[in-house]
Amino acid sequence: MPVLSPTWTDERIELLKRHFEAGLSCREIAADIGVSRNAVIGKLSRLNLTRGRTNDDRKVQDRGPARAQRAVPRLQYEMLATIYGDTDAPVATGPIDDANRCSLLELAENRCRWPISTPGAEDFCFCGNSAPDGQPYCAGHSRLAYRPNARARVMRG
DNA sequence: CCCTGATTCGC
DNA sequence: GCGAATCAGG
Repeated sequence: MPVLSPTWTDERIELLKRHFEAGLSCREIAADIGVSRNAVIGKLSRLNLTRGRTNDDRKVQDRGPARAQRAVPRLQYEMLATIYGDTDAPVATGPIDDANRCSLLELAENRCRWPISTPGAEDFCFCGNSAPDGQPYCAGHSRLAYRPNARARVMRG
């Protein structure tokens, strides 16, 4: 990939579909391919590959001031517990080696168990990278599997 | 307060 | 067509 920035080529779309059918989340797919989550979702929507809601039942899309403020439920408790329970994330962003892919039988405690391809497929395998003790994934995939950094949210008033 | 999915809208 | 922004639900 020299100088050009191939947005969505066949290979990317293939990977997109593959991971999508594999059951991976949009964020996982986005992280794997190297694009933003919205890019993945946008492409999927464009390809009419959306999983659930494909019906345009949406009624309120008026981005005007007529936005009814919803009463925030007590779900806040769960959210607060999540952030309070979290202390530190020693997730070191490491390079993901695709050359160490191994099958399920070759998996070990110190091997990354990141699923590759669709489960059941012939080319289905795992990352197989060196994973820290106690961690199912390697440093690179751990970043994808677990909570990533505090994403900077852009809020425009 | 965070995350994911899907649609809308500007480029 | 692509992607950020936005909306809606969990």
